[in-house]
Amino acid sequence: MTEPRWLDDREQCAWRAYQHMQRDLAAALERQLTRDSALSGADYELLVVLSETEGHRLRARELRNAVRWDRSRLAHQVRRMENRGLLRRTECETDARGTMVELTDAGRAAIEAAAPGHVETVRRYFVDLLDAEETATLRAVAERVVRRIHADDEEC
Amino acid sequence: MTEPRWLDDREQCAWRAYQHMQRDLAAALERQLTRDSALSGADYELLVVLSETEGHRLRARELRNAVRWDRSRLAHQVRRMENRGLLRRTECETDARGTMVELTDAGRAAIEAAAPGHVETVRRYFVDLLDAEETATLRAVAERVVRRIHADDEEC
DNA sequence: CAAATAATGCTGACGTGTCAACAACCCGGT
DNA sequence: ACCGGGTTGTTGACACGTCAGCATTATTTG
Repeated sequence: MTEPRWLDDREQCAWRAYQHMQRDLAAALERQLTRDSALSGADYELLVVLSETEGHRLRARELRNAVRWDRSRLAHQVRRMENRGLLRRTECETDARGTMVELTDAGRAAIEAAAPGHVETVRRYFVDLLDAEETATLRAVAERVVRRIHADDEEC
Repeated sequence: MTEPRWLDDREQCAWRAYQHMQRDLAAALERQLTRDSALSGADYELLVVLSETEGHRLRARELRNAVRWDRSRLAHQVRRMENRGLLRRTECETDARGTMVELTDAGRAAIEAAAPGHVETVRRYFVDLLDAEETATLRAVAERVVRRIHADDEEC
């Protein structure tokens, strides 16, 4: 049990700044979405994937792989969105266990109405605030962090 | 209603990488905390502030300012943590509306036990993965984003 | 001083995410 | 053909965060 390596001022500042950004940015995006489109970030994620898919339908498993969600989270979310008319569930022909998730016209309309405002907000609060070098740095850092976490995940 | 300025490949990659990092990093930290210390990130936040405070007690309003939470979020969280014996509520002598929140011995023990492992995880998945220049860039970017969001908040 | 206004903290209702358990189904080996 | 293990999706219980509304108390204003 050795003495922990605490963060020095420089590290602590960066870490706190990141935490602050992540929190406020997520809140700002969520607020804009619900205010202008009556959609949550989770709604938006699913709608984007489905709207970019040929035929606007995907098997639940594929949808899960695309957004990397938990089984039950997807089930709950899909049920709620189905109740609101944004999408529809159908049986899967090739596998009786499966469920197909399909975009409704209302869902398509919702995502098309929401997308421009959302992208504009992403630009305003993030993308347009970084120059090319900062963007590259941030991307490199983010990919490094993700790889590290995934590497640890698999070894256990 | 003009055509929206969609993200180009470079921008989209950086944005998605950031989203991916923020998600996996938050999940990894939360997992480590609950696994090794039976604390949530929210628990940890409150405990850190209280443990760094002279006397280990703070008025609820001050605690709220420190962590920048909603009124009711703090009330719920404090109630739950009080039930678990991590902290204790007392009346405020100088203002009959106020509530003092005070760290218990169990709460102090919990944060002291949790801190080393948490810091180690922050290093492993974030701080130690960045060199000095990247750290500085990230901090500058984060502060810029936060300022932008706050500026928009106040003008409305 | 009295009334209006603001601030503080609490609660209940609701939507969301996680966890464990479950039923239905596919596929492999024997 | 059948049994056993893996997969798929669903559900219920629970913890958490947000919102609107409330009671209580300070503070301002006339």
